[in-house]
Amino acid sequence: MIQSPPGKTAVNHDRKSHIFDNLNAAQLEAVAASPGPLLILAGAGSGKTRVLTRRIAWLIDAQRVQPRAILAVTFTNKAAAEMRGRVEGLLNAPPGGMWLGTFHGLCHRLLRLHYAEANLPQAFEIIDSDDQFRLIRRVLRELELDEQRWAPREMQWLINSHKENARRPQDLPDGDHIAHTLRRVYHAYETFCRRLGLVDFAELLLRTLELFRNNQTVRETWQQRFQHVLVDEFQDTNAIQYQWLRILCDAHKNLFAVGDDDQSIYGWRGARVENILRFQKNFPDTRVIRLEQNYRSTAVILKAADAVIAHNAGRLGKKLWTDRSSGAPIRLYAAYNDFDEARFVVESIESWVARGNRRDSTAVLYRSNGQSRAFEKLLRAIKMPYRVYGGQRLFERAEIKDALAYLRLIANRDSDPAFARVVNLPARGIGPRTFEHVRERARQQQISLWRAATAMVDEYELPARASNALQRFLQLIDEMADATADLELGEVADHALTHSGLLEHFSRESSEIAEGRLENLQELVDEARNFKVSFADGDDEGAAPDALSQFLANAALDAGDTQAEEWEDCVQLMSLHAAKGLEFPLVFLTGMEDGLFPHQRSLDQPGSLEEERRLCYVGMTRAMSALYMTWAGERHMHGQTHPTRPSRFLREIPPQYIEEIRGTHISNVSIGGRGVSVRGGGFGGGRGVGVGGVHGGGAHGGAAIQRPAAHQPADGFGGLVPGRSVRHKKFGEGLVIALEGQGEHARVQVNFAAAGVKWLVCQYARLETL
DNA sequence: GACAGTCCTGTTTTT
DNA sequence: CAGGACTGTC
Repeated sequence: MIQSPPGKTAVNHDRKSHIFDNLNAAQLEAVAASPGPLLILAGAGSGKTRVLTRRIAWLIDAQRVQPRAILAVTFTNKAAAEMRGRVEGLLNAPPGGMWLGTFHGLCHRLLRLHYAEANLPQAFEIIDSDDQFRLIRRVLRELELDEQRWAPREMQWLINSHKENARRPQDLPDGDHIAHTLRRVYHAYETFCRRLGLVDFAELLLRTLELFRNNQTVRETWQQRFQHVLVDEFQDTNAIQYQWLRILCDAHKNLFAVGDDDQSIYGWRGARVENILRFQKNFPDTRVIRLEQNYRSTAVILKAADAVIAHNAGRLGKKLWTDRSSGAPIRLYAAYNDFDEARFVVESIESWVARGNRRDSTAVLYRSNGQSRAFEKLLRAIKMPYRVYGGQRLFERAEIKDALAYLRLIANRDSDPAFARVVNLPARGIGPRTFEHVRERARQQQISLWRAATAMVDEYELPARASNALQRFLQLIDEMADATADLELGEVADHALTHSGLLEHFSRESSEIAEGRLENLQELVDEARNFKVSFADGDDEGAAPDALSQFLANAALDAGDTQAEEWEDCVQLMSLHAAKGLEFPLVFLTGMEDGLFPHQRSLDQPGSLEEERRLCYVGMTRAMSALYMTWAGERHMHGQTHPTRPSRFLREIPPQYIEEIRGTHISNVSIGGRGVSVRGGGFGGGRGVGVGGVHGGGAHGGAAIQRPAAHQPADGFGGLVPGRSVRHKKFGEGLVIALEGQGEHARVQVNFAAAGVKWLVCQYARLETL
């Protein structure tokens, strides 16, 4: 890295021009706006991250603001890392002292510094949603509530939403039985957390907010320190996060908020788009700057997306525009079923790649993660490398959490969740009975499981065998702590893995799954080895936690990105939520069906349809040059095949932007056997919409969506359809991929489990349908 | 304590 | 259908 040389004036001049390079008028205005409340309404693809990072660089370099006076907040660790990298690039040096992170990460840091003022034990521990779920389940059991009636998941969700709105149990109405019970559960859960020194995600935020509210000294310290506060994805802030920002900026009002009301897609977890409107009320004289030039998509894509989002009421309103050319129309494919949809998508990707494009320039997007399976299956079949985003992350995997539990006990013996998790893993003769005794004692004396167990062993309260087993466990942890006291983090993890017996436990079974687990555990050791302590002594007032504690907190707060060979050129598969902030030359928006997208549950809840529409908008605006949208006439879900209807969002796209793609292989398919009920029935009762075309039977002309004909004379296929399982005398079992020709020329493409993909002439193939 | 069988439930997801 | 949670048996 280049150190900043003396003679700053000249350098600053250079850098300044660097900071202003390639900015349009609105971006420039935002970057160099005078201090005060600023609301940047940044449409999709309008260079929002660029503005944010340049603003920080401008403050530091041109305005001579001390980095330590800057606080920048993002929503994900990934976004934080990216922003840090880009700011460093602009400044040619890391901005020492600047705080940049997620709301949760920053609150965690504040609570570590002010644990006493926040009424927390010094060794307080962050629990993730899985730990929280287990804890709530335990609370329900202790309260002797029926888990059928009071579903732990539901309770967890309710408690979290109350916390997200800054409501403590005592703030809840104590009305009917249901309200009363929830209050009791919430209260008991809080008691548990307090006693055990546990802090869940929502608590990190709420506790910090309360700390600011109740403690003038702490509040003023940070208000004075952070003279400039910047927030990314402002539309995704919840009630607490907004209050928190308001307090921090109360004196100077230097809040730089960047957001897009049209891209608010996290309302279901407490985000409040209204914060954008509230902002202008709460901060009088807010300067609003709109970034409306889109640098990402073709004009057609942009106009189509704009037409969809225009159906939402109560928008702030933006006019996104581009100087790019129209580009290709949006391609719409009405698939016969979900298998055919996947076939179409995969074949389209194949030919895109065959034309010399990179695989990672294309993304397949879907509403829910389960939809990825059909695509994965086909991609695997043709050996096209792909990568699925989302799903379980490293630190959420069971075996990783087991290993982490040992580390947590080393760091803090009083961690009940960790104790409960591994006291008998691997099995060491401490069964449910013994464990219940320990738990009972802990409950009675209001002490941790560790202390209860120690006391019981000391007082010979248990049968000899159980007592010995328990003592061995306690000893094991103590020994591990002793042995690792002076080791590097990676070696601590390694030691814990070996000496806990976990490694042996998982190597005993020899399946693919077990192998994967061992790999994951190895990866945990690597993570520990590479872990960089993020805040150290002297950084701020107060002592920094040791490396192990920081690593554990990090494991909870940053679940670890889906690890995969990122260097490989892969087709990208992800949910629409996961796609936010990304862009791809070629995008497939799949499963465009009412009931799936928009999701059924959003159709039942008022208001949530608009969020689905924003999700659609987010999806469409990911595409740079080509956008395909697909839907399937029938879809396999929960073990059944359902007829479906095209998504209402498709009808909201003006037909002139759409080009319908007719099935190339399947236009002559006869649908034998059970037949396909294309019309009527299905989700939510058939009202209004003819399935023949999303635009009401093609009234607009041009863009009618034809379904594959439902009734055809004998054509030589004998009832074969894509997706059907067949058996061949020689090749064995396989799946029909495609059909072409007719009569005696009818040919069928089959993917055989053993023999691979083959074209066969139906007349001779003698396929047996299964 | 391991394993097989049953029941049940199926959004989105970060922290 | 399929995966997870849970129950019951040896």
